[in-house]
Amino acid sequence: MTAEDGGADLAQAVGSRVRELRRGRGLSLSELARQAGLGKGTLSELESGRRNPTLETLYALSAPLGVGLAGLIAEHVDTKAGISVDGYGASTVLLDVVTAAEASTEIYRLTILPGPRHVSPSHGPGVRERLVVVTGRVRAGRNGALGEAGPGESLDWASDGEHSYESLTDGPVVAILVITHPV
Amino acid sequence: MTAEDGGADLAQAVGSRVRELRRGRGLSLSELARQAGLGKGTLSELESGRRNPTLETLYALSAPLGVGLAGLIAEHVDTKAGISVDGYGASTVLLDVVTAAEASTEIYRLTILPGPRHVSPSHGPGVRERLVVVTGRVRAGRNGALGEAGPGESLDWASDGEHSYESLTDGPVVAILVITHPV
DNA sequence: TAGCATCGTTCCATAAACAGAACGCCAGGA
DNA sequence: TCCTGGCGTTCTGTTTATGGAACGATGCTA
Repeated sequence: MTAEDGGADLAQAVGSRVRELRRGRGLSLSELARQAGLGKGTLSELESGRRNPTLETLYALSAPLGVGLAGLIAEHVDTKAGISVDGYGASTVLLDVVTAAEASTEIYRLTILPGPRHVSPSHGPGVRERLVVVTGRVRAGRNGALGEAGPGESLDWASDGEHSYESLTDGPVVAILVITHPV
Repeated sequence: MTAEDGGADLAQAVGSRVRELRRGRGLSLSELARQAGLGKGTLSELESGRRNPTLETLYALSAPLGVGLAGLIAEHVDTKAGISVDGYGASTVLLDVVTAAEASTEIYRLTILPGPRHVSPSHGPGVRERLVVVTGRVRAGRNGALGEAGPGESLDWASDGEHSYESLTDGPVVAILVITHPV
């Protein structure tokens, strides 16, 4: 079944991530198992992707590895979990929606691969976007009034006109996109 | 709150988070179980905190709920960020974590109720925060260099010193907080 | 060389997470 | 009133994640 395929991939990915973090900390498998209060066998099979760990097991590992629980799984959130808008070279994952009296706001994680710029049509009157760059460098905004931003910086524009996004770096750009629609 | 986080508490927190997301989407328990390919009993006990779900189970839920896996781990309350330490009047929900070579970034939804300002201690060298306001008006930043922002606007500051957040409106302020930690 | 510690893997018995069925509850319709 | 259908919880048998005990491999010391 598809769920099991995805699960197997996921277990593999999380296992690799744990192994990578452990080695990065210079810990042996036995030592990490001891610190986390897990059996060595459990950790061995988890790291090699042959286990489907429980929440409790992951939590036990997060403390000695010095990362948050989300840090153990944060890499795999993208492919199926969210709504991919574009597909080739860019993807968006819906993180949150905030609804208030006067406006509704959607929060996305936007990933842009190097390549041609991505053009988005008008979103209607009153809609605004703000982009906070997490990694990489991006050129984005309304066509004719593009701006650039690097990690930690942000851009904003009214999106009632055609606008675009473009990676300026070799690697992927990750950014947080906040879109506000008036009600 | 929930700083000590026994495993049981964690299951409780994740269960509540799932239930909250499900209700927010207007889904019945049976319907979500069907979409996720899980048994109703599994989901019922998971939501009430009586299960210690596996990674695969959490993953199966993340897609129909439209959030990433990290979005289900709302546990981040808040040992290291310290934002909601006072508990009354402010809360943070972890939306996403992005890990890159040079930095790790966490995305939160921050809600601040009207009242006294919320003070957060230093987060260590190199840590930066950026706040994008969604609703309401906020005064925030490093103490001594506070800024103000309304819907769609943003503020940023280095958080290697005491900083604070304060609602300037009658209603709650909702904002997106992006915290970058160098590695 | 032998002796010993530590490494990561594999095997086993137990506890528990799972799917699905059975259950009681509450609504709306005939 | 009795159905019928959906809801969420509880129960039951099966599957599987777990801790711990083997195991062989490797490295270090005498």
